Amino acid sequence: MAGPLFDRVLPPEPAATAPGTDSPGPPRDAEAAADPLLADLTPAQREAVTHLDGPMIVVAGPGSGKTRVLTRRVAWLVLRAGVEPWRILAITFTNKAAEEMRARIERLLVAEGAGGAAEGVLVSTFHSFCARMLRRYGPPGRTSDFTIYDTDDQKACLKRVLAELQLDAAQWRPGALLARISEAKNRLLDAEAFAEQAAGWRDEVVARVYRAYEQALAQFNALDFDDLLLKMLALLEREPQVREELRARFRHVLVDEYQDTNRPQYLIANLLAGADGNLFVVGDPDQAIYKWRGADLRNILEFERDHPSAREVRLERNYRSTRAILRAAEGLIEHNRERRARRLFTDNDEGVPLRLVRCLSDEEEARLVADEIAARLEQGGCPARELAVFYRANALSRRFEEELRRRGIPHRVVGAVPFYQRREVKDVLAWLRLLANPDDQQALARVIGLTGNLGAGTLGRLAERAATRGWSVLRTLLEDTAVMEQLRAPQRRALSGLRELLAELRAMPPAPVLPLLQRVLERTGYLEALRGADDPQELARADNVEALLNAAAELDAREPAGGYRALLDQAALWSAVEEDGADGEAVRLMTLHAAKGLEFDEVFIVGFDDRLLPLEREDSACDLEEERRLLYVGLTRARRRVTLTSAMVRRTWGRERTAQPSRFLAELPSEVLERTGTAGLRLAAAPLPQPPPSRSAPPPAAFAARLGELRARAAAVRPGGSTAAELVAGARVRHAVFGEGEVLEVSGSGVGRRVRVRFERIGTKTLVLQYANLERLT
DNA sequence: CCATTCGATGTTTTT
DNA sequence: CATCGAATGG
Repeated sequence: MAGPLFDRVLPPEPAATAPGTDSPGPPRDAEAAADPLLADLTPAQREAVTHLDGPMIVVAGPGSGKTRVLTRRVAWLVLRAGVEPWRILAITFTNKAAEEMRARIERLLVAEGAGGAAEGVLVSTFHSFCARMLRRYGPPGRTSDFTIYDTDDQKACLKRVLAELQLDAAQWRPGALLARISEAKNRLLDAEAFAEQAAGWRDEVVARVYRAYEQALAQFNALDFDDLLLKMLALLEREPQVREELRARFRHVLVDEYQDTNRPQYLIANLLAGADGNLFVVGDPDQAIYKWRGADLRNILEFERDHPSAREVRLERNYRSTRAILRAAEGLIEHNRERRARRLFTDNDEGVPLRLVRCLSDEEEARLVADEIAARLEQGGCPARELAVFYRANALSRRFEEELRRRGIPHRVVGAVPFYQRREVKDVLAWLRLLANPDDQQALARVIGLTGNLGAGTLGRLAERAATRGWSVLRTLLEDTAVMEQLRAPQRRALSGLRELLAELRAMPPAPVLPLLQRVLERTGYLEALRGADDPQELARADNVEALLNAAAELDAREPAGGYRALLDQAALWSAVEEDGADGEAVRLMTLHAAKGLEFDEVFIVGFDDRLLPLEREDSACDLEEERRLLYVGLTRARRRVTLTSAMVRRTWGRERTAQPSRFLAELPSEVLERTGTAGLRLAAAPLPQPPPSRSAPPPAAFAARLGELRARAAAVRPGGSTAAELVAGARVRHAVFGEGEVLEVSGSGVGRRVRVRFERIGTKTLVLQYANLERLT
């Protein structure tokens, strides 16, 4: 049964290829073949995993088992090479990737009875790693209590700066200014250096703003994202003993997604590892999609120049996709000039051609894709979580959400509004922020704004008093008497209430954090106010506040000594809280950027219009090669099928625009492409290729289990949408007609499965789950 | 000081 | 079109 699939994992092909590439071949030696950490790897993967001393670069094509190499390597270092776990630093691009890698490493270690060792390995993003080190050693020019400013904080801060400089925020847009400042920081230009190279009148203004912004951050004891990297860099450069300490500790530095590192990240990694240190980087120049954010392709293209002793391994065998998908992706990417030649290969089946569907309008596009998804789920064999819709810009997601919701198809938009950036979450955290950093004026402004009867006037007085006395804003708030005297009775009362709360919070221990949050909510009535509202949006906010309480409880359990500081760091750095856990049985919607590193059975790339996929902007010329790489990333996420859709008329922000299919269409080899009109998008004529190609070659047992799991999941999905397993008593649901309610009871099984729901508007009703079209609310 | 209303304004991608 | 921000009246 598993035979033919399993054969593909280790194909018996001749091994007449040069070392350093991963053409399939027999195991080098019997010893490796017997090691469960190495047995199922190709020679190239094995070489990467077992590389011991000195720098190494792994250029890993999509679906070539890169994550598997990284995790195996960490396990191998610990279990076979005798490296102490805490000497290993693994850096990923996102927190989500870090968490996933940590989990996978742990599983490998647990399998050999070394589960405890997993704790020691530091798996982190550059930003979290830097924040952690800066907390320990103290960043130059700040204290260890510094606050991390996210994009919103930066904007608010910049607005204050603009007001001080008497610049018009409409003319000098904060977003644009911050982009300039960030760009400068990525190029390692501080305000002075920027001013020196400023050309022209506008740059002079930017320079002034930059300088003032830096002063404000220093005054508030705050660091923005870029500063985390720059301060870490400064620490490593200026403090030899810190550098040596860290170098001595982290004997192995592994960096994932190396093609997307920027200059400061590059320097940090290299300073940590030292010239001939054990720097192990994995990346793929063809998947570099963050140039706009300062990523520097030279970091990966010139790795060998920087590290003459470096060994290179290339992983070019793809385990993921059908031949058709791979050929399409290759055909596309070959049009890039700034690129090293490479050829991917696979043993997988040819599969079915890619579909291009030209829709009449964007509405039709959403409808067709949703119909197709509904049909696929009904057909079985493909669980919802294996379907994904990708788009170039977040703005496109809405229509697809609506259509999926209308059909009761469980779906999730990945990373749209990051959890910790939601207003209600930031509101509640503001009190803790003020506690953590008494100079954080941004937090003070929030707290004041949330306290009844207090507003801009009081804030201004406090800030002024703080400035004249040289006190922190928190101290001014708590102790200054002059401010009190300036205020009228209602404000005075409000202010003393606030004082009491803050004093109480200060008297409480910094950990665990949950009681602190509870006290804030209790004393401010924040949560109650949200709960009491009848606006569903407000209720959703209340749910988010409760989710925050959960996150706090989890943090307390995981890291008992962390306390509110740990929560705040998590909040600032962890923007995409993406729990791909048990409730993950849903179709994924995301931007092409967010898709990096993921894989799905079937992928829909929507909005494949010319001015949208090579995205055209008014002001700046677009980087065609980067756009092409973005599409390349999207195509190579798919295991079995890709559908591209474009619309002849697209309504974007009010007005209609006619559109052409993407110019990239012409770059896809026509023999793997099937063009259809809208009538052609019929599932009956387009089954998924069967059997599916092997998922990136898991061991046989896991593979069989995975198949069983996939089938079980597929069976659980009803045309009506909700997964049977999802609904339990107490869950909140929405019905198209009856509105919102709470599940009281679930009974029966199969098609007879019923659910009793108490609806807010019409009372209790019993529904047949299969037909109820219930939408689960979070 | 606060709530509401109106107007203007702008959309890439994210740590 | 939707959200955000400023202006206005209570």
